[in-house]
Amino acid sequence: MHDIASRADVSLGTVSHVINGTAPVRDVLKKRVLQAIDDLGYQPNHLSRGLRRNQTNLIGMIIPDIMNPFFPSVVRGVEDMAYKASYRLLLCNADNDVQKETAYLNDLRSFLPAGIILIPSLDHKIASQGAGPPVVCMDRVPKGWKGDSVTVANEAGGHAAAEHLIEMGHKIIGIVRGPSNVVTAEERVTGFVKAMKAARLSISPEYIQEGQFDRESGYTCTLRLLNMLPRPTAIFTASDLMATGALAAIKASKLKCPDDISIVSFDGLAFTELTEPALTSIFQPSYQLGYTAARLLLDRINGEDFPPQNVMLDTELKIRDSVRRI
Amino acid sequence: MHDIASRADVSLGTVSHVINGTAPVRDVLKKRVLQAIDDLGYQPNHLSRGLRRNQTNLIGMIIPDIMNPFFPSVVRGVEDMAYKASYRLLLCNADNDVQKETAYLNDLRSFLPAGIILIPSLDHKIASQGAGPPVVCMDRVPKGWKGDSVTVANEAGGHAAAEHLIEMGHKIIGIVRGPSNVVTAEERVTGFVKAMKAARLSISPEYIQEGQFDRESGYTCTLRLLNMLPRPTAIFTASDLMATGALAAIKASKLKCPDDISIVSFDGLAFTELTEPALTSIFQPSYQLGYTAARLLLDRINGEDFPPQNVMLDTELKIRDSVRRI
DNA sequence: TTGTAGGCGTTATCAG
DNA sequence: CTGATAACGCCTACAA
Repeated sequence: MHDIASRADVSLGTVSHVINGTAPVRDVLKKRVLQAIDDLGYQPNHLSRGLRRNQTNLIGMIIPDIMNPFFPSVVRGVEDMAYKASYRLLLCNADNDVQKETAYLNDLRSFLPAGIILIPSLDHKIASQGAGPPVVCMDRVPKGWKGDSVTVANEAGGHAAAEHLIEMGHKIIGIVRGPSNVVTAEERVTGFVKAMKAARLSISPEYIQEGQFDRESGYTCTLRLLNMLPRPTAIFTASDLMATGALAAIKASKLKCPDDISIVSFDGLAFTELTEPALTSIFQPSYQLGYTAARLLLDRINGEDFPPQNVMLDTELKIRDSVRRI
Repeated sequence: MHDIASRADVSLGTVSHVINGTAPVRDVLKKRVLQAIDDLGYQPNHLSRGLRRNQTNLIGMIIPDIMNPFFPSVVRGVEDMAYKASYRLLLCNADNDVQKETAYLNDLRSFLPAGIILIPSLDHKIASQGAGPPVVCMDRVPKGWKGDSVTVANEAGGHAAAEHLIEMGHKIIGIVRGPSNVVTAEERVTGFVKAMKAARLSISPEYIQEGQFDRESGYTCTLRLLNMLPRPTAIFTASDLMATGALAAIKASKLKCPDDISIVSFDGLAFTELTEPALTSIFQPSYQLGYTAARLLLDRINGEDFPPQNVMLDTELKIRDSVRRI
């Protein structure tokens, strides 16, 4: 900036004013400054700017693990929205480890980010945010959370899954659910069971097996369900990963999907089109999730003073080939 | 720091010395300072530190698109290595858009990152890095690049793919290759063709169809190959995405894989286990790719003064169910 | 071994 | 409208 000032023969302050539009500057001077900036290929230093302003154009994002196929599109959603508003993304993988997450959270703050987007680990009790940049919680929102958040209508999704199976004539249905300490897992089951109740169908507890959202547990849980008598004609798996385990289990049991047993899954990840059969699944708008969270955060950053808000995004039933009419 | 200094009843400089180990400090004082730091929950400000040191603990990373299933594990590899050395990741999606990429590159620099990891867009001619932080190029390295880089042994991979098919008795083979302006695509074909030559097998040009690495083109290219006379008994697809297109095309043609036609793919992404049949594929060590690039970069950051280095990582043939012995 | 002071590149304040 | 000047928080000579 100093060089620019001398080159344009103005003071440092004027250069700053031109750059930030923080005070009107005579046209001649402005032109000279802009020219000098261009000549010198000047780019403002984010660090000193942040230091002075007490805020950078960084958005910190903490997620469990980018290798989990659910998160890339969430991240991309955030980045796209952030990029539009000239913010950059500082990405952290916390591995569902509360310690790592808190460490990251603290560390992030000393970059003076404009805001933070957090997908909390399963058992994180977040201290309600005190000072510091605004935080938006996403996907799974801890019980005590008082700030902004964006979530998916998990219960409605579970409900829709059940309705679909019921409509297709299924009555004896098994569930491979997610871990009971995870809100989203809980909600999906709740919705599902509600829909069954509404249709006067019952489901006894042993027909609800608890897995870990991963392929492995999907496999074993499904195996257990297949041994029940009467054998369910359909299974609701609470994640796509578990659904792939279910498919494997069905195959291993010399059964066929959907001929012998139908599956409705949850997530709607890209690869569900590629399995055999392609999976009917409750699609979560993952990109939108990130995009929306970022928008909310930006509003907050820009000082909008609405009360803490929870945006809930709808799921969508994607019908493919894993459910058969009975 | 000021607060800490007064609380521990020492000077600002001493606090700094304790924090950075930049000068020996009497044990009593050190203890007092550490105590004060703990009491106040002090965290050094990355911005001011970076400003002063002219370098932050950020590593900038520019990739084409995190939603492309190849990249998440690369990113994770980088983050893991970086995290160990207390560096943080600034992630940018450049969408194979040279403009966006250059913009990001410039913008990144004014965060004073310790280094930059770049997966260049297809047709990027990078200016050889002048001043600024060290840059490591990854995966696809532009022709003129003089700095460090990490790549995959694409040619050897293509070679291995061919050898496998040949060993399984295939003689008439089709190729669905990637775009000819992409180095990696070129190399894979080269390796494949070399292996065929070595086995005294020939492949005429129309048996090599050029796609875009995506599913769509995999489908259409495969369709064309299936109409050739004689019909190939096997196809080498240069990406997993194209392989899924190939599978669809085979199905649409009322043929069966691997019974009527075998497939060897390239990438070895996770979902290739889930297709029907599971894909035999040349696995690229994507996580290692990121991990290695980060290590190389860290060495460079730490001032190691070796000449520009290219690390080439080996691929691995993962045999699954899409190739049949003839 | 400890303390002091200057400066990193910006922005904000305030006086001309 | 323009230009000094004082911070922002930290590091590092250098002096004590």
